[in-house]
Amino acid sequence: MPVTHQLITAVQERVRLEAKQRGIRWTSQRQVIVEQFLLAGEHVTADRLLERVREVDPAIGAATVYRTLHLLTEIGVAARVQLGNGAASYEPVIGRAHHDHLVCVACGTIIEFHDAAIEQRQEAIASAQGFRLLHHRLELFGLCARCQAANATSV
Amino acid sequence: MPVTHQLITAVQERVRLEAKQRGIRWTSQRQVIVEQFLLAGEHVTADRLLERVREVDPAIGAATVYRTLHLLTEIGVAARVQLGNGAASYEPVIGRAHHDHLVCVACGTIIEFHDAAIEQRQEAIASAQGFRLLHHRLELFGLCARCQAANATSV
DNA sequence: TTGGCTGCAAATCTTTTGCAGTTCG
DNA sequence: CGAACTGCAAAAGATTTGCAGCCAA
Repeated sequence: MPVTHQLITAVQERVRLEAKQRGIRWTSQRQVIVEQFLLAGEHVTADRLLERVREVDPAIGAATVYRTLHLLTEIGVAARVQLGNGAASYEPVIGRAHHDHLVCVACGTIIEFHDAAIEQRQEAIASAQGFRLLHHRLELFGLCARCQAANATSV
Repeated sequence: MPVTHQLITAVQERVRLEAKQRGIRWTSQRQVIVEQFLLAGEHVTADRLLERVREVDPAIGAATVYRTLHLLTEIGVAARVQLGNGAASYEPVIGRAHHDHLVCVACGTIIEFHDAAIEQRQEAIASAQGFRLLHHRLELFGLCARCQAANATSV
């Protein structure tokens, strides 16, 4: 599911408007960061995004990338996900349905999925406890078919 | 579900045996750390555990707590969970069924739950992708009843 | 003009690691 | 005795923050 140029333009416009409403400024750095963030694919770390951003404008600093990612997260355009124990990843929320992750612990492959039945149970569990559910995080860890095979051979 | 003294003794014995099998030594520091870990309740950060441990033996260092937590995790007595964005928490796995977390984003209350239907769907999703499921992480974030009420009043 | 933004560097925070001395087995 | 362990302090990795200058509105 590649992100189209048209979609990027639309999202940038949305972010810009949202920003204006909040008295937040639109700078050339943010333009670049948002663009590269949307182009980067499913999951980017702040570090990886900084690399991409610097290919366009080498003067942009890490702090600005972090600050912009926070901004995008607040606005609801990005979501922070903690896969593994290292740096957090960010993913675009725009134009994409909510999904969870199935991660291969051996090769790192990430498959996204969505399951209505699970979502439904989650709502049920939350309301049974009197909670209003805001969001959730579900990650499944295992071995993909390829790594199972590789492991069976080598061990 | 408070942890009984008897259970603690049993777990420590198990850890000690497991350690012996691997040529890992049993030291007075580990004795204290495991004991305090089991007494600490559902979720402890390394930092909080260090505090508790130092009430018993002030000479114990942070590195030793981290190293022991890794050890317990490897042996399968502890599990590391990342709730929120700060320090990771550890929880005892012994004598306790697997569970997931329902977290109030306002007051931090954590409710544990287990749902067979969700677990079943997870297995189904994994095998549909050819994965062998090893473990998972599910966290629901929302507002508890109390905080919903408080919020409604104040806003 | 001016308050928000930027880059840089320093500061935080959490966790890991190198090392010299200590201790379990 | 020797390998594994310990505390300390320094290192490392990720993210945040203070500050002086910059710039969008």
